[in-house]
Amino acid sequence: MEATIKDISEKTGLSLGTISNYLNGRNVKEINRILIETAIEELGYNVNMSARSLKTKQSKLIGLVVPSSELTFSAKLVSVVEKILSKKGFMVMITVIGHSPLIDYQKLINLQSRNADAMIIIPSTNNETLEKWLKSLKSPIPIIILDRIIEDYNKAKYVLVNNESASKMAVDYLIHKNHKLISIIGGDMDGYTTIERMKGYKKSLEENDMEINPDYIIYSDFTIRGGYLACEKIFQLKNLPSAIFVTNYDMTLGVIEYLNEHNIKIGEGISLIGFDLDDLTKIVNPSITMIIQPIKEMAEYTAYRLLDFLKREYYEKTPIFFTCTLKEGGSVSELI
Amino acid sequence: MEATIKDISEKTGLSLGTISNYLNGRNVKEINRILIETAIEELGYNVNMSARSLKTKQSKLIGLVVPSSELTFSAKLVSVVEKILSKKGFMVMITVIGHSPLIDYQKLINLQSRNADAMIIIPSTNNETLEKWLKSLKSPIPIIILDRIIEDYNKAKYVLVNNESASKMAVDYLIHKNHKLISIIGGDMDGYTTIERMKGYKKSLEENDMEINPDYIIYSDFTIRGGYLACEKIFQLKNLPSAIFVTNYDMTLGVIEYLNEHNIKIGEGISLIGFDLDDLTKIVNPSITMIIQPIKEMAEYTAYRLLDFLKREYYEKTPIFFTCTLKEGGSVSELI
DNA sequence: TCATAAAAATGAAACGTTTCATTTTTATAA
DNA sequence: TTATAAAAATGAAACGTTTCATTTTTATGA
Repeated sequence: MEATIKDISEKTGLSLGTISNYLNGRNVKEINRILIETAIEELGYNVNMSARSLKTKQSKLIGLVVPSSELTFSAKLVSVVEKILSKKGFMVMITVIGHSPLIDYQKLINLQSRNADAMIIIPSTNNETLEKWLKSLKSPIPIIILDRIIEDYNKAKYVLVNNESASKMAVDYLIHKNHKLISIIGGDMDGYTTIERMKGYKKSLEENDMEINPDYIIYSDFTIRGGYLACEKIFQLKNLPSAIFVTNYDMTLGVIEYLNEHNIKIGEGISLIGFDLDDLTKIVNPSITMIIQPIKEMAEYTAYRLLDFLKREYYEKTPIFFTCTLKEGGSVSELI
Repeated sequence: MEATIKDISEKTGLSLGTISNYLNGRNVKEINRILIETAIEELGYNVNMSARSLKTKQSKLIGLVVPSSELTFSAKLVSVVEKILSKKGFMVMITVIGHSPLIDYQKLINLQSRNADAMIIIPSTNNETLEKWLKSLKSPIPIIILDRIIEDYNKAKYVLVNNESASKMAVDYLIHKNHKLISIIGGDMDGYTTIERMKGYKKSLEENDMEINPDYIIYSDFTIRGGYLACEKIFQLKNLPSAIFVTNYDMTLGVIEYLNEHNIKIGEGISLIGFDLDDLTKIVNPSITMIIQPIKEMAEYTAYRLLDFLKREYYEKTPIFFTCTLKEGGSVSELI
């Protein structure tokens, strides 16, 4: 049905090798070039990628593994990465993991069996399946892991943010505004990002000679619902905090939802700092003070580095850290 | 490097055909089954998808074409669709179009050259490249087009929402609350969804014997910035409307941003109805009254129908319409 | 014009599967 | 036990490319 190189060969009277040469940008006599091009046009020929991949072992496919939990974060990243990679002829294959170990494993194997040329992975929460798979990988394709370090796995390039100091910055800011009782909401207790962000929280309190009260440290999960429930818990404390620091985007939404629902005025009744994206800082009134991850920059860096790696220019694995910034809104009041 | 079927054949002493039979779920003697399975385990064998695709002309790949403009809408859809399809062993290949005709075309061809088994397309804005490509497609793979009808193209299944009546519902609601001067913000003037939603607006006004004043009909584009600018335009009118109906999610965000920035109280200074997702209805205070598209249901329907089509059970192309609902928030005040 | 070097074209083999017509093995029943 | 039917296994060919050693054509300069 579909035209093949053979059809072109017949139509032009040239050999398969010559057509292939043309297709791969090698030199071909001017007259033959024209011959081939018109044949391609007339036959509506497209390269069969399966055949090409089979032979070259390259797929021009980049696997993009994202966790079900961090979809908002991932979506932003995906769109930037896709734009850059597709310009260079690569396709992006998304796969969402974190629902079931078995299916996760199948998906990863699937990516592998399609000869993905490289991988971008956002592991987010601990995922044993992913880690086992990574470690079992023999073919040394470039892998960039975002947002989190996987212990005793050093065959990938890590792209990270300064979670600890970003978190510390947020708490320092609150303390600077005279908040004495600050609650923090984290994701799952063993998750890399949560651990790091908690460290920053504690460090700030310690440096300011403030007590660390575990009652004010809430663990939940990185979802809107998770934020909502965590906030609910906070409001059951006898001694309410004057400020809440939420360490993820979706959870921040959940907290705002709770506060609105209970008519608690943000920036008056309670101060708030959120995390991740600035999408909503201006949407909510007052705008929410946020720790912003430079997602776009991270995504661009990731995509371009991957392209370098694929050109075999180099493949260095020093982790790189991006810096979060604090974007002031009106959600933190200054106490006296 | 990677183990092949041949290695398994050698290790087990069975023929290629038998291994292939096993791999494809056909019957194999118990003793051989065990032989094969241990060999696969020991060699760490995975099917080479390129080879399989080349032979079978099936890729287990679903192309997902989304417009750069509607990323929020698409992200939701993608995650639902991916979840369902991946459970059945399909992988999803995302491609974002709408940046440049040339690159769009390359991307579509790319999808095709990888033998995508089916396609899900969200065309959104008019995209000549996409339409030309669609019409040139000869191999009759199942295609589901979402959110918009492409004129004189009937080889696809369309999944839509009742844009016109949803829009009418919103305006009816405003009129019911005694709003006399209602502004509407649409996307690009020739876009299917915009046209349909404008129809609903006009129909409502007509039915209620109200004047249709073009000054109150603003066209912009489906982005946050677009919404912001449209809103700015509205506030330059001599006679301000008492309500604004924004016909897309991102634009709704932009409008809220503008209103917050200018300290215009939503639900007091101006009433507002948004469109698409209910993500933010509860985040903003007062919550925004919204026309909600049943995206999850649409996505599920799309994925399951596609699976049916792929099983060749049937491929019927009657368009299906989903119904939007109006979710009341506090952003519309009742006038007296 | 001819010898030589460089450029272009050739074509068979290979990539790792599946397919299918054929052969071999196993199960069934007389 | 044997004839027969059913089940399982076989192996060569094919899918559409690329590769590469070899041959042919073209360009260069004396």
